[in-house]
Amino acid sequence: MPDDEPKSLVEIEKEVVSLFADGVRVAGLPRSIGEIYGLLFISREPLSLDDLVKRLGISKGSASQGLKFLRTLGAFREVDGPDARRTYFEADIKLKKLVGGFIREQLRPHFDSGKDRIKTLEKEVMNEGDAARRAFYEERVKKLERWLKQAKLLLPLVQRVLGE
Amino acid sequence: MPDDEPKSLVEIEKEVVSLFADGVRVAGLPRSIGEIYGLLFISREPLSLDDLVKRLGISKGSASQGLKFLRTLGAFREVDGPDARRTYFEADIKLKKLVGGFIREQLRPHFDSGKDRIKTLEKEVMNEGDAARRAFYEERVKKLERWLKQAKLLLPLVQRVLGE
DNA sequence: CGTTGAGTTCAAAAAAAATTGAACGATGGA
DNA sequence: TCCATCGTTCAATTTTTTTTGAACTCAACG
Repeated sequence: MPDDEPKSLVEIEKEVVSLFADGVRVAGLPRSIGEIYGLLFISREPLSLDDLVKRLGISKGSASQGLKFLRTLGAFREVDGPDARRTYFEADIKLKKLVGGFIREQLRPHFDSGKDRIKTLEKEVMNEGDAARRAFYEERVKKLERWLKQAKLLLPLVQRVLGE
Repeated sequence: MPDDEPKSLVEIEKEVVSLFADGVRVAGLPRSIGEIYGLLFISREPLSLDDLVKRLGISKGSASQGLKFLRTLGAFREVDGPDARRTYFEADIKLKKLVGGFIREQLRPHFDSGKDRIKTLEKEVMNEGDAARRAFYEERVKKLERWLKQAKLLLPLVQRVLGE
C-alpha cells in the first residue's frame, strides 16, 4: 500500500495557494475556498477530497464545504483517478466561467433582492405627507433604481470582456 | 437650547440604511459603513458625526472610523451646518465616484501586490528541475498573468459605463 | 493660558464568520 | 447482507472581524 504521495506543498504550490487564498478575500470568500481552488489550479493531476485535506492541512468538513461552493460556480470538473472509489477534481481554468458562476450565484441574488427592496421603498415614499420631503425621497429612490440598472447592465459586459 | 431634532429613524430612513448596510457587505465592507453612507444618502440636511451616532445608535468610534473610510472613497463632502463648531457631512451620490474610490483604494492595491507575487512565481518556476513539470507551471503562471491583465483592463471600462 | 467639547485612536469586548470533528447516510465490494 | 470507507452535515469551537468606549489631541473661545 504505497503512501509515497507528496504530503506537503512544494514552494510554488504554497505561493499559488496563498495567492488564491488572499485573492478570493477580495470577493468576500473564505480563505479555504481560495486554497482549494489554488491547489487544484496548480496541480497537474486531479486531486481527491482526501488529497486536499492532507496537502492543505484542512479538515474534511472544510474541504467538502469548499468544494460544494466551488461546484456551484462550475470551478472544477470531476474526473476519474487512481482510486475508483474516490472522486477526483480538476480545476476549470476559464476565467469567464469562474466569474460567470460568481455573478450567477452571488451577485444576481443580491441584485434581485435589492430590486424588491427598492420597490418597497417606492410604495413607502408615497406615504410621505410633506411634499418637499416626498420629492426628495422620490429623487433618491429613482437614483437607486438607476444605480441598480447600471450595475445589472455591467454584468454581461464584464463577462464579454473576460470571454476567450 | 433646542433638542427637538429627530432622534430615531423614520421608516424610509430605516429601509435605506438597511439596504446600504446589506449592500456594502457584497463588497466586503462592514455594516456600519453602509449604514453611515445610507443615512447620509437619504438625508436632506447634512449631518454631523454626532447626528450619525445618535440616529444610527452606533458608537462615536464606529462613526469616526466609518467616516474615515468613506472619506478615502470621496463618498461625501464636508459642508457648513447649524453648529459652527461641528463638521457636517453630505453624501456625494455619484456612483462613478464611489466605485472609482473603491477601485482606487481597495482593488488597485490588491492588484499591485498580485502582480509582484506573480513575478516572484515566475522566478520560482525557473528552479523547477523536471522539464514537463516546469512547462506546466509556466503555462499556469502565464494564465495568471493574463487574468490579472484582463481584470486591470476591466476597471476603466467599469468606470466608463458607470459614468454620468 | 485654562477650559470646553469635537473628533481620533486603539486596546478590550462583542459579534460574526470560518473551521473543525464526530456522527451520519450512501455506495460498492465481498 | 454486512463491512469498509467516501463524502456530507451541522453543532461546537476557534478565529477573525467589527464595534465599543475611555483616553487622548487639538482648536476655539473666554
